[in-house]
Amino acid sequence: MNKKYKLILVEDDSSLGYLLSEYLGMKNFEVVWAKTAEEAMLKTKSNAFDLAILDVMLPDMDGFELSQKIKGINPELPFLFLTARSLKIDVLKGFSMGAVDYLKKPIDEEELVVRINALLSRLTTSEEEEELASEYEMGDYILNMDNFELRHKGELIKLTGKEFDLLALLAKNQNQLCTHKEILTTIWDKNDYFNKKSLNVFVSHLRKHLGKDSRLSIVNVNRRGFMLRVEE
Amino acid sequence: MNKKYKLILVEDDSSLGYLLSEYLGMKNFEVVWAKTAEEAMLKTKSNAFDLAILDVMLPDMDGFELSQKIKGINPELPFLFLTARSLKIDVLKGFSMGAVDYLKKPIDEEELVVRINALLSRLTTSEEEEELASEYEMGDYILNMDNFELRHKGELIKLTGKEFDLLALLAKNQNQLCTHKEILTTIWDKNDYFNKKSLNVFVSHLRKHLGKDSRLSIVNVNRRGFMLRVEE
DNA sequence: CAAAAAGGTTAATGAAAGATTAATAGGATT
DNA sequence: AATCCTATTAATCTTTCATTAACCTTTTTG
Repeated sequence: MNKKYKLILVEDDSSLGYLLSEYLGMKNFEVVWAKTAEEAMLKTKSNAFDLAILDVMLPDMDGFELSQKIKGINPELPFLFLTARSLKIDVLKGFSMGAVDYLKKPIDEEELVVRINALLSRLTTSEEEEELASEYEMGDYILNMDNFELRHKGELIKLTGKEFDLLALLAKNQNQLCTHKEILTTIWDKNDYFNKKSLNVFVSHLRKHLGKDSRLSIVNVNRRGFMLRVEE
Repeated sequence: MNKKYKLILVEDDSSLGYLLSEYLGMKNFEVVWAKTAEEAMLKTKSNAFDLAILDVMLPDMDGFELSQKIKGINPELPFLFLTARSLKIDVLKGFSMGAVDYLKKPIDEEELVVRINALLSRLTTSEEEEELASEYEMGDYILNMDNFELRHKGELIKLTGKEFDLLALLAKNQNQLCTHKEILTTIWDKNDYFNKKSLNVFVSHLRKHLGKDSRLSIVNVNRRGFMLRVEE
């Protein structure tokens, strides 16, 4: 489920304003429609918008000027221009004022939506820095993906590159079968007889390394693959 | 003083490619021009780009497909499309693949530059937020980022520029692996065989400099990278 | 139950990667 | 122009580790 973004649309033309706000509403945006710059500023003061969409031609104020007023009210609020004036000088001016985009009318609604989504997803994902599991715990062992270390009760156990890769794959799928094919294609890139032989060697090495905790075992499922079993 | 951004331009048309790369070069960008998708992928592997500019029509591969390949090589690298095909379906497809923009030919160079600047200023300010400590303490050593000094129990140890850069990177990530790629692209800007050889020399120098505290060590993780380990 | 196939373990090997020291070259400074 | 400083390249030596091989044990199959 995605976050619902809140937009302010500043557009004096009634039919275009209505059309766009309806369309954006349908596309899961929360849209506030302002018909004048005055109105836009008031609403910006009292709402937490994620993006402002500004028409350049407004009855009471130039859109560029409005963008600066809005910046004064909420400097974090990104804005883009929507305009019939596609003069090159205007495009340059728009960006120089800090716009995140500049779209020429006639607007294609679908394109507008994908551009808005592209903008907002970039703006917000960089903030939300997702954390991907950097450690796997298996019995008394801890496999650290940041520094490629395996530790047993704090004691470092040296692993080679391939040993690590294999153990990481098994740990990621602990108590679940990893087929030969899956293992060989992800770690060796190639699924053939010789690499399968090599895999056996590495399984053997890992078993030695994991021997300090009897609850752990790498079990073979005949003709299918291997599984890291963690008991209890 | 602004950072010089590094771009890769993928464009098979010689005259347009030449024109754009010259123009962007004039505008203080470092531009690498690839004429084929193949070339683009190779260069992406060995360079730390800030943005990729992709033509949609390439001799050896579809630009959309190329964007996904590039994403596989460097998921952080933002890309935009440049195209003569302004079919609406293509615009939508471009954004759905993760593009940050989609520009229709004929390209106005000035507009391209302001769009690139708008994009990069937004993208990089959010990333580079990492708090920069002004000092890193490692065992008996103190690395001072303000005056570029390394001291051991007060005694100054002279470091060259590159030695300092490398140690700073390792210190920032102490007890965490720094991959070859990460090191080479941040300090050398380019990830190739010769720079990797150079890296070895610097690691060797740093080891000497850090030899006064046995709790510190720069460990190599075979085929992956280096890590500054600080014990207990 | 016997033969064949698959899996397990240990050791040998050779190519690739890493470490170290020295030589070289280019820029800056005096 | 001479000297110093530094990054890169070269040369050489050492270590690492994936693969291969050899041989043994277990499982499957007919």
